[in-house]
Amino acid sequence: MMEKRPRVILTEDDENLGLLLREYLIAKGYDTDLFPDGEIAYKEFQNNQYDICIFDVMMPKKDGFTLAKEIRMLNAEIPIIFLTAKSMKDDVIEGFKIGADDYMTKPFSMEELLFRIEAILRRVNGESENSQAVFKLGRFIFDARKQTLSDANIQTKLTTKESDLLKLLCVNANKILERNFALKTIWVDDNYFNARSMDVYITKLRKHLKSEEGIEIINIHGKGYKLIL
Amino acid sequence: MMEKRPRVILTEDDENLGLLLREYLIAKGYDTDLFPDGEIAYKEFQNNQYDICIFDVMMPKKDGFTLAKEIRMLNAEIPIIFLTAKSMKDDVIEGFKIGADDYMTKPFSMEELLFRIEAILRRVNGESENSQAVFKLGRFIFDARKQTLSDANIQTKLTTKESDLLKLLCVNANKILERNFALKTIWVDDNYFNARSMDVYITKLRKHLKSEEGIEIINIHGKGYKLIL
DNA sequence: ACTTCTACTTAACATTATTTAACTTAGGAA
DNA sequence: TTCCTAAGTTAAATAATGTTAAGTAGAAGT
Repeated sequence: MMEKRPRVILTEDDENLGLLLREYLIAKGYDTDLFPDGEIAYKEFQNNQYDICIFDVMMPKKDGFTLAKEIRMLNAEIPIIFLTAKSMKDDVIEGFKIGADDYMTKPFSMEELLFRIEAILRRVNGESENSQAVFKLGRFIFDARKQTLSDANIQTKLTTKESDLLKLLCVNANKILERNFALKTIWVDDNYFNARSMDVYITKLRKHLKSEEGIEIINIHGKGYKLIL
Repeated sequence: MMEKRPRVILTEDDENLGLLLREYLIAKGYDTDLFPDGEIAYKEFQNNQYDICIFDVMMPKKDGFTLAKEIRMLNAEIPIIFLTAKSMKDDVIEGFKIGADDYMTKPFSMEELLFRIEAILRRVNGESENSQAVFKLGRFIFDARKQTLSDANIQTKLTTKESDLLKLLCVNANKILERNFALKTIWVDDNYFNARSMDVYITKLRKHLKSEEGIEIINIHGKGYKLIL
C-alpha cells in the first residue's frame, strides 16, 4: 500500500519559529503550509485538503482556539495539535473541550512534535482498518469491533468467540464458510474438541438470531456453514 | 537521587552580556564557563565535561554553527542552545539541521533562557521523553504525563499504575492490548499475581470512565483488552 | 518514633466464557 | 433399511475475568 505525503496546516506568528518548523516538517515528509494568523489559515483551510492541524494558540487577528472551533465546523475529525506559550491549565482544558488531540508547551524539540504527529496519524489511520466491521443482519446491527448485536431496543453483548465466528460468517455471507477455515482462524487448531466447541457456538448464534425471520445459519453437511441473508 | 550542579559552556563575544549571563547562571545553580570565541570554546570543550552548550551564533574566529558542528563530532547528544542576533531565517534553519535543541533571539530575558535550559535538561535527564502524551476520551482528557483525567468540571488524579495502563490502552485504542505485553511493560513480570493486580486496575479504570457512554474497555477472552472509542 | 495516608498487592468470593461431556437428531452410503 | 459419522443441543466442568475488601509497605506528616 502506497503512503501519500500527509498535508499539514501550520499557524505560527513568530516567523523564525514558523519557517523553522515548516522546513523541518517538509524534510521529514510532511507537505506543510505555514500561515501567520488565524484568519488567513481559516480561508486557506477551506480551499485545501489537510490531514492535520498545528495551531499556535496566541496569534494576531484570530487565536488558535477560535480557529479550531471554526475548523471543527468544517471537519469534525481532523486532528489538531496546539502550541501553547507556557503551561496554561485552563486554556488547555478549554482547547481540549473543542476537540484538540494534543498540545505542546513551548519550548519543545522538533523531534517531539514530529513524534506526536506520527502518533496521532497512526492512531487516526489505524482506526479505519478495524472500523469497517459493522454488518446489518435484518433488523440487527452487528458491530464486530464492539462485539455487540443490537436492534432498535436492546444491545446484546457477544462474547469474543461468538463475535469472531459471526464476523467470519458475515464476511462470507451467502457463501460457504468452511469448517476447517473457521477453526484455524479462530481456534488455531482444528482438532475434534475445538470442532465440537464451534458447534456449540453455532447453536448460540442461532439463538441470538432466531427472532429475525429472513436470517439463518444453515449447515452444509461435511463442508461448513452458510449465513443466509 | 542527588542532583549535581549542571555544567554550562557559554560563548559570547559581547563581554558585558557574557559576564552578566555567567553571573546569573552561576547564581541559579549552573557552573558556567564563558569563552569569547569559538576556537577557544572548542579547545576547552575537549578538556572538560559539560552538560549543555549555549552558543552565540555570531562570534569572531569561529561562528556558533561551525562550532556546534564540530562539537557534535565529539558528543552527539549534548544539548545546544543558540543565541541569534535577529531573525536570520536561513541561519537558524541550518542550526537546527545539525541538531540544535533550542534558540533564543536577542534581546531575551535571562529568566527565559533559564526556563529553556531547565526544560531541555529535564527532557534529556528524564530519559525517554515519549512520556508526554495526551489523549481525548470522549469528554475526558487524559494526560499521561500529568497522570490526570479531566473533564470540563473536575480533574481526577490517577495513580501511576492507573495512568500507565490507561496510556497503553490509549496507544492501542481499538486494537487488542495483549495481557502479557501490558504485564511485561508495566509490571515487568507476568506472573499470576501481577495478572490479578492488572485485573483490579482494569476495574478501577472502568469506574473512572463509566460515565462516558461511547468509551469502554472490553475483554478479549484469553488475549487481553481493547479500548473502544 | 508514632500515626496517617496512599498506592499497590493479595485474598476471597462472584460472575462469565469456553471447553468437554453426554445424549440426541439428521444425512449419506452400503 | 442399517450403520456410521456429522451435527444439534443441553448441561456440567474448567478456566478466565470481575469485583470488593483486607493486608502491606513505604511516604509523608506530627
